[in-house]
Amino acid sequence: MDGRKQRVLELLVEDYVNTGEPVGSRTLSRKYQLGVSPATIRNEMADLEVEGYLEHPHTSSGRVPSDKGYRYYVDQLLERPGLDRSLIQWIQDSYRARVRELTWFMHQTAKLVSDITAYPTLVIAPRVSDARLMELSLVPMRPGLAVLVLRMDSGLIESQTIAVPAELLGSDLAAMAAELSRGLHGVAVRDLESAIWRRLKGDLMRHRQFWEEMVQRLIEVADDEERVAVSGTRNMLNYPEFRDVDRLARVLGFFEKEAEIDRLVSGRSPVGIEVMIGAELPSLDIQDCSVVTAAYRVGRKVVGRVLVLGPRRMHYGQVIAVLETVSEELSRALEWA
Amino acid sequence: MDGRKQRVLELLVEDYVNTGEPVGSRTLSRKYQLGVSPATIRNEMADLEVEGYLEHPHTSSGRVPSDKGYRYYVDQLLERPGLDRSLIQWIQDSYRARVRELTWFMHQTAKLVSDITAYPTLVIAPRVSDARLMELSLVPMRPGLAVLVLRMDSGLIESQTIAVPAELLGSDLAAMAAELSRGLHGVAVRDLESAIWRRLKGDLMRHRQFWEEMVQRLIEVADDEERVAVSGTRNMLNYPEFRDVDRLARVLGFFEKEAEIDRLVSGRSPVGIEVMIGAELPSLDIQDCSVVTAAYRVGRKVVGRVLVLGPRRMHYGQVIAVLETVSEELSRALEWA
DNA sequence: AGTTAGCACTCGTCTTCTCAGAGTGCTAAT
DNA sequence: ATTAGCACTCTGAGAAGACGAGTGCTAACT
Repeated sequence: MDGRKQRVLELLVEDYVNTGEPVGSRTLSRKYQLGVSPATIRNEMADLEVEGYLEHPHTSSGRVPSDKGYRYYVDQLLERPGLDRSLIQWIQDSYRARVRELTWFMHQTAKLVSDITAYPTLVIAPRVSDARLMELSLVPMRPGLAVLVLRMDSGLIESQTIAVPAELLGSDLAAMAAELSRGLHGVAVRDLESAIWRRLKGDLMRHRQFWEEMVQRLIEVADDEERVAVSGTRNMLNYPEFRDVDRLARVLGFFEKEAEIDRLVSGRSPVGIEVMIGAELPSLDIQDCSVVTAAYRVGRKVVGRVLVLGPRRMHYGQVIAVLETVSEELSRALEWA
Repeated sequence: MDGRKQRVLELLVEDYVNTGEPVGSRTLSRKYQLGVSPATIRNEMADLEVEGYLEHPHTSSGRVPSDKGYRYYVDQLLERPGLDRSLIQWIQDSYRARVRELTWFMHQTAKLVSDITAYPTLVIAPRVSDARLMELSLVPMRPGLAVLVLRMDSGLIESQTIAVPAELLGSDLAAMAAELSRGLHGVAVRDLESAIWRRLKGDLMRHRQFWEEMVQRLIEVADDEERVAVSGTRNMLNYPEFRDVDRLARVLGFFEKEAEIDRLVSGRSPVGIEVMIGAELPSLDIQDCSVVTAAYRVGRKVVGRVLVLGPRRMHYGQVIAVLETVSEELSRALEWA
């Protein structure tokens, strides 16, 4: 593709991203002083259409980028702007000096990204069941109640309240927890259930009902509950192409279908930023959207993803820049958590 | 108001709630076999309009209930249906035998109610700052990191990870926590900050930075973060009166304005169910909606509210019945938590 | 060979107009 | 007090037409 054609495609994508209106040859030549006449632009556009980069909503209207057009733009033409200093600062500040629970980080990140980009944002949690248990504690609260605290190899911590036999003293609990912790060290969370039953012997056996309760709690931890934090869905209303209520409903419905979301993130490249455009997306509900996703890590291991969803005419450059910074800062913050 | 007039109002409200279409005299008399002619109904309807119970979208269309009409219906005419046995069972099951964190209960409740009623539902969290501290523990995780667990007088438990001086051993932490716990027993959460500084003396003084960290964490707990759980906002799309995107945006915007939500719940009667209709609502964003709210308790004390929002033509009877059961079961579950 | 002016043509959008239908309010009869 | 009858009002759907943005093609120009 020669230079001028690229330039036409680039300007057309950018104009369409900004205005949402199909772009005509006259607009393009006048607005951006291309130095050639509309007729020339028209010829270029006709070529680009034949090659599949542009589309015609109907015979007599301007052109709109096709999926292939956006793809070419993102892969070849997009210049990645650096993020504004003050914005980077803001992102760093919103994580700094905070030692918090995982869910806090997820919600915080979703809110942060959707506030900055004005697109709906999802944050996918680490699959706890993949992690290995490092340590298990029982903190007595009052007779019959304790807090179960688990530390994983990824550094994440989960805590849950748990009912315990009322007759057990704090020291009993501590002893049980210590023994259990030794026994289960390094076991994958998803295998904890069977591992517990295997290790129950002698004295421990007595509190069978407690162990069932314990297993129940562990299963719930492994169940990966609350795996998605969503924020800014309302932003979808800002885009004229989603003023159609049915289309809107389809997209909003997507946010509530965990299975679809899973399908979307599974099989992504393990690191870095990835862009999916329109029909490239596996879910039918959002075929008229685009998604930019970034992985985040705990230590060296990728554990989850941040996911920005918008209309296909998304501000790819800005979103990519924000996600690069945010995923980096989030990974850093989690390392310290 | 005589019996027949009441009957007309009742049927009109119910028909409008079900169909969403303004109700004409003919429809009413034919559909419900009132035994009088449409003309008679017309007279009754004209009277009801003069008295302010009905409204006329325009000269030649059926009538629609006014706020006053709905109010009369809810206060005088509504018969409260018992909830279906199996539904009650379902509600109970979804709380049963679960010992969980407060936020879990909130999200669970919001989801449950919005699933059953098909209206958006908010659950307002207890104001933690009102509670008094009963007990404070520090659970060592690894060098430099611990989990801070607080138990309140309401029975609620909050836990947060916290950075600690790396040189402190587990036993040091336990001792500090024990001393602190004794000293702060019964102090209101909002006063914890000043109380801590007052009590710092002697040995404890050494780890000043740690105490600042600790105070920071406690402030965050008292900050009442994540005070609202929302679910089912998408249901608003089902109602034709909200197919208008601007109106929809206004309502969805409401869910993100904590201040507005606060204004709505503050000053509610401390117990029981309350219904607010249209212009009775303090927030302009939702003047074309109605809200039904129910208080829930921990022990004897009202700590939060469940809030169902819908179009003014809401199924008041069903929503009230569901909220009665849910708030009761939620209170019971929290007592055990 | 690439570029451009000119021009007929297409097609969606906006406006206006008409018309059917639902529902009312009033009057007079029961 | 109730009801039948009827003229009247207003909305919403649909048709017709004007408008305008934008195209594609041809022929002339550099």
